[in-house]
Amino acid sequence: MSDLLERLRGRGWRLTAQRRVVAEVLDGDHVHYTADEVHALAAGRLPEISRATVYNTLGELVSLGEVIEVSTDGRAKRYDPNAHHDHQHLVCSQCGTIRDVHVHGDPLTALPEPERYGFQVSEVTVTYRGICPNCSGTSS
Amino acid sequence: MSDLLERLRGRGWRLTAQRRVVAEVLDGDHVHYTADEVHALAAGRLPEISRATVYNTLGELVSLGEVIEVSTDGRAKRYDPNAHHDHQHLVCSQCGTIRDVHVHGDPLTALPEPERYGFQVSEVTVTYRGICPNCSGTSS
DNA sequence: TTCTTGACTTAGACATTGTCCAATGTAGGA
DNA sequence: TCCTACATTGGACAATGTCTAAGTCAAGAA
Repeated sequence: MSDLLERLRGRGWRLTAQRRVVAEVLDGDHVHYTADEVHALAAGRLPEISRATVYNTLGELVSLGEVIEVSTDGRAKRYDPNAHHDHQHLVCSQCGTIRDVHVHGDPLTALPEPERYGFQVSEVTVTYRGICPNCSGTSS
Repeated sequence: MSDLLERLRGRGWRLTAQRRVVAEVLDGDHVHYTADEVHALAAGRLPEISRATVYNTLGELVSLGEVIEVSTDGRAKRYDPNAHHDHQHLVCSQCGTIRDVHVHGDPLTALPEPERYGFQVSEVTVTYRGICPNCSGTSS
């Protein structure tokens, strides 16, 4: 993740202990933490870090395009550091587990011109839902 | 909308003034109100209706499959009565306007088998984002 | 029609998630 | 090392949604 920190510093990002810890927490391939989870994990390494700072830092990472904001359930947003590989999400309707998935083709092309109503369409998010193997096995 | 009310009564839904008003507010083709908006509009006709009842009723309509819950922005959920026609959403990133749109093909088929990781995938939501004609004209 | 009863509604407390602000601290350049 | 603009903090506040206990009422029964 020092890649990320280097890149950010190059963009004039001031590097503080708090920001470093947040970036470290978000290091990983299939990470989808809520802000609260990030705060708890960050506080494990830097106990005095405040919620406001975590929210600020996450917001900046999103603006900088280093992290994607995902809201799959209308509850807390989740933060996905896998921003440099185009992907979609597969969510378990029962336990909420999230997986990154890759689809055939570009979903943008599936929206016909007349269905764009003059919008400059620039982005598309696709969320698949279903029951994960874990939940379908242990039928509650 | 008496269609809807009839259908619901047929399913043993107890019909009250409050539920009737909520259903009436949701009548329409391109309606995407938040719970609060539904409450405000319903209160216009039935001033003493409570927030809790609106939330309860919306939740029931969703369970019954008569209304779809849409969360496009991580803020308040919106309620879309257009549940019997498969469609997706096109959202203005600036003003938040929502349009119902129809895509080519079934987005479910774009997810290859090996990318399903054993999930029983049953649902997919696609959200397009861009700038609407209104917002791109009046560049702020 | 009137009665009865279980389901519905209400008000407001509470929970969760996120935002804002004034005071304080500090990274990094000079 | 010193400065200063930017970052952090804690706590109040805001927005959205959930829960509960007590009162109310729709709809079937008689």
